[in-house]
Amino acid sequence: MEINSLKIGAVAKRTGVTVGTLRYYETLGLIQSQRGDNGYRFYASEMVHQVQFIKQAQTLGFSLEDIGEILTVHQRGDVPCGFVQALLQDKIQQLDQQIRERVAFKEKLEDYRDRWATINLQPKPGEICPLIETLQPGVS
Amino acid sequence: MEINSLKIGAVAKRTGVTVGTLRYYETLGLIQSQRGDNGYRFYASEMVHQVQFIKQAQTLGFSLEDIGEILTVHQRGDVPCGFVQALLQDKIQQLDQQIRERVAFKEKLEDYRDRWATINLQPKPGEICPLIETLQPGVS
DNA sequence: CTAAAGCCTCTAGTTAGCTAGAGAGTCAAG
DNA sequence: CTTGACTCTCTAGCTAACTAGAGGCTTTAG
Repeated sequence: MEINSLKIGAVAKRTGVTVGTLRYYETLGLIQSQRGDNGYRFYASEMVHQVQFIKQAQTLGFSLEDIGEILTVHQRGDVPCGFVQALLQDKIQQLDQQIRERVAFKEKLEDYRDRWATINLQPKPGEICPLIETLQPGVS
Repeated sequence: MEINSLKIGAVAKRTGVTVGTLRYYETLGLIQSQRGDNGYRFYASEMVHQVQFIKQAQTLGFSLEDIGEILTVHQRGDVPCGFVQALLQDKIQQLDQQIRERVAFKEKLEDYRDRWATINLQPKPGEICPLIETLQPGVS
């Protein structure tokens, strides 16, 4: 076994991910391995760093697909930092959008909750729960 | 064909959902049907209302599982409004939690974005993108 | 009478990031 | 020399709410 040549379990231990996850990352093209005569995967020690990079990038909300693109840029020999900054800005905007949607939705629900406090809870014949049935259709 | 007896396509047209969705709702127990000699589903006309109820409840963010429980209460002969109010309160709290998490996360990302504006973008040997690699591990 | 439309069941695919298990080969320690 | 740890591939399952398609009946309109 050459120096700088780790089996999958060793990489798993050093990075804190499972061997299953490493194999999964390989199917996505996020990491690469050599194969020995026995079919075992062997990893250059830089792969430990690359897996740590992946985990770190995930904490920023990047998807594995995003991360794959970052690594592709890197493996082309380019510096992916500008791309990373653009991705981050996208994430921030998506988050902002989600926050605004959820705040508006929460206000709507609170409005219903408060209005329902005054509604008669006895369903008319054929009704299931008038709280829901008295909503105007299409209000979303 | 009896009065008040609709085929699945008629229910679909009246409610705006697809026949596939109606069959799916049936597998979940959200709606019920009788079968004719030919195997066709036949629906009482109240089922149109029940499907509209389901759609309306979905606009409040209720899952089909939630809605199934509401309908179960109703079919027991009870008034589900108290249960609906409790569910709504749950949804509001979940939303509030999600909003707070996302706001905090967004602030973290904005903080990174702003700090990155001052970082040298040239990776050292072995680095992929120092923006990500200089994050403290474990900061989430 | 025929063709189109409607209905049936069953299976599988969609998103994202894994996880679990079967069944089998390989390697290291005692 | 055996046993247990490690590795391999392949398949399937997880969440949620559907959607699409195959293959095959039944009904309806003209």
